[in-house]
Amino acid sequence: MQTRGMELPKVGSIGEYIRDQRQQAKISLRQLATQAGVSNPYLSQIERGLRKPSAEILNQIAKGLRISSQALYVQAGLIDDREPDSDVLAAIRADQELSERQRQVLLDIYESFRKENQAEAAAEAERTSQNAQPGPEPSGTDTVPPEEGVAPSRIGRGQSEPKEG
Amino acid sequence: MQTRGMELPKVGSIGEYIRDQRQQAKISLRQLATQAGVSNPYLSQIERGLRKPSAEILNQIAKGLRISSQALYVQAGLIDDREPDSDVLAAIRADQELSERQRQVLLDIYESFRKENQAEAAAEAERTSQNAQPGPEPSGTDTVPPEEGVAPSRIGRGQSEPKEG
DNA sequence: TCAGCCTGCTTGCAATTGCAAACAGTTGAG
DNA sequence: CTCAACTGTTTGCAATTGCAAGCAGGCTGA
Repeated sequence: MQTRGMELPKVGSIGEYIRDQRQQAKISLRQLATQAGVSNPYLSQIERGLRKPSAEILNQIAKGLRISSQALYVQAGLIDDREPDSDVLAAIRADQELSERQRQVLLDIYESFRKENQAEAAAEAERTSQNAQPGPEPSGTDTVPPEEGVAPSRIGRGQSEPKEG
Repeated sequence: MQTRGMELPKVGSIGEYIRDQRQQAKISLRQLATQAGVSNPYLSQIERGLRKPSAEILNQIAKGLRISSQALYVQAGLIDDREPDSDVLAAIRADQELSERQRQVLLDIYESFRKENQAEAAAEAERTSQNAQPGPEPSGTDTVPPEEGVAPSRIGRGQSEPKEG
């Protein structure tokens, strides 16, 4: 997403956000309204929070502002500002051979794996700092066994779901 | 629309898509409406293309279906389904954040999903070839009423065709 | 000074959205 | 057979959305 490095205001103030962007672009409300193809009174109302525009109007406004519609959707709370950190996420979402439910199952499992790995990485970091003396063998043996216990149960759950799909 | 050469389902048939997802999940319209927190008549109208739901309603429906809201937004044409073309298998294998075991788990699940989908596609193809005559779907959905001949006339009279906007 | 143009806002209204109440058809148990 | 419980649809209506016409104030150049 293009808003990645940007400091986001509180979601919900889509009107303020639009006004900010417009003022940054140094165009009048009427100019934006014309460029966006919406009525200027309506745009005024939107900026002041009196009306709540549909996604399509947001899309038009985004075009007028020359920013991504997704940035406005995020501000309006229609989508989460979540982007794929990895190719796996992107690939799963893009795979046309999966149904939506299957896709979601895979995503959930993948995320839980990553959380698990991050927890382990944190635990390992702490253990490493505690064990200032050289002795990698104890930490190595502790890392392997807990993982085996966790993963099989995930398998079992993952495979019972797809039967519905 | 920038589809990057990707073969997308026809955008705009959000109602069909929702009905498909609902039927895949094997829940009734009323059950989904309850789970989604929308009225069942409205959901019925949405599925039949009589109404055009807002993004918020789509979000609610997605929750009821347990799929991502983004999938519905894509179908409704609110966002572009712009994802990389990378392969799921390759991505999983290349992901350094996964342990070997986790990697294998995901691969196994992914493969079983694909097998399942292929089996379904084959079964559907066979079923389609057996039912050469047009008529109510014999796919086990006995709940589909045969009074479709009545409803379309109502549509024509009640309101003009919803504009694509 | 003042007309013309700009700015953003007010107001009334048609169309649309989403709902509740009711309707109509189907199914399975008694 | 009846009937309760389920299914999806019809209908009328309140609230909301988006617009067009107009208002009010500010600025500029003749």
